[in-house]
Amino acid sequence: MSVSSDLPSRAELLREMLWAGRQMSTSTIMLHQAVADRLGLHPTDHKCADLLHINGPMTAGELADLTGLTTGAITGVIDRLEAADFVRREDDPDDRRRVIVRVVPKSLHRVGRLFQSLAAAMVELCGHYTDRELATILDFMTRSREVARQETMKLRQTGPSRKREASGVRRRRPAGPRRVG
Amino acid sequence: MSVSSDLPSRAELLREMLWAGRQMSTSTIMLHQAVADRLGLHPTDHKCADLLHINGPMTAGELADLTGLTTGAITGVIDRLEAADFVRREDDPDDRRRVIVRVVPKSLHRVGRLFQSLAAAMVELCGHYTDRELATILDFMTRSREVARQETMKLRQTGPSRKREASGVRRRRPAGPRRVG
DNA sequence: ACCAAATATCTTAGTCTCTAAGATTTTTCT
DNA sequence: AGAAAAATCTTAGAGACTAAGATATTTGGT
Repeated sequence: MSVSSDLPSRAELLREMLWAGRQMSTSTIMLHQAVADRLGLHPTDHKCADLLHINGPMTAGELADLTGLTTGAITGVIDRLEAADFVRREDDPDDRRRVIVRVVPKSLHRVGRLFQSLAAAMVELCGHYTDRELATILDFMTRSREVARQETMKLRQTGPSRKREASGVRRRRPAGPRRVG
Repeated sequence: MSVSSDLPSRAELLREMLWAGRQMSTSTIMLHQAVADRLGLHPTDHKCADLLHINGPMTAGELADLTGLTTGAITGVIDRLEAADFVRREDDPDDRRRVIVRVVPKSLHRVGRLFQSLAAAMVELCGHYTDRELATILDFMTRSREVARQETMKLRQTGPSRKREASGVRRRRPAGPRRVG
């Protein structure tokens, strides 16, 4: 590739990439919030539902770790999501203290409808690219996601205001499930 | 390109794109929250600061429209951001009712430091691609952002729980600035 | 020029979420 | 078996957000 004037230099390209990434991330945040509003969910609840959708069923504690919320907050989140019939609590057969949270399959349709227009627009957008180009973009997205995840963990590790100790160390003493047995 | 077995079909590619987009958007949300925590900001405040950084200075009302928050909430957001020295309120010389919110340039360094590691990781990631590929990816990101913005507006228009009337129609009567004159 | 309506922001009361800490049940370890 | 650890729930208090009202300024009609 050229090294001089009319085409953007590599450095210029990298700068643009960073800026575009920042812009896109902000737009993503806004979209996420708009979806949450439409679903009648608090952004936090929507975020949790999303995590459950992407990562599959998990315990309340795992959800707390993933989100950085306290277990108390998570109890509330699950209560609200369950009331709205987005998720269900299930008993863990291996550990009666645990609660497994699972997305209600039917609720995916409700969410999916909202994303139909978005999905259509994205498919239309993809139409502008060749298979090869899409493969490259896909690769980039996958790797970017991994970068984002690692940076998130880094920020949490050293951060001053993390809400829950680094998994395994508790400040004092947590406490009890709701089931009677 | 192949049409049969070993390489992913176009349809498969599109499905993967949608899924990757969803995954990335969720990771983005998590990252954004982690950054906000590190800055000691509420996610909403961080979002607003981000919008101001990306779109430049704007009035409190414009910020309310962009975020979908009420003007009352925005007052609080600006108060907190101003107290943390991230933004400053300025008088609009053309309309004494208005308040222009501007990012404090110095605060960008504070935020920038947090993003250094991320930026480095992204630059490293970009190293895997040719200029041509990066240009394609950049193009895709730019267009995706536009799609996201339009979908966000669509969702807001028809949504049941929008918090502020569609700019120009108010339920009753808002009210007064803090300046004395 | 004047007055009413519209506009921009701020303020307040009440609702709801989140954290911190404690409570309760179950599991693990010695 | 008994003590410590772990998972979730509960509660009290802090704080963000909405709805509605308050106040200052601008706009538009007459």
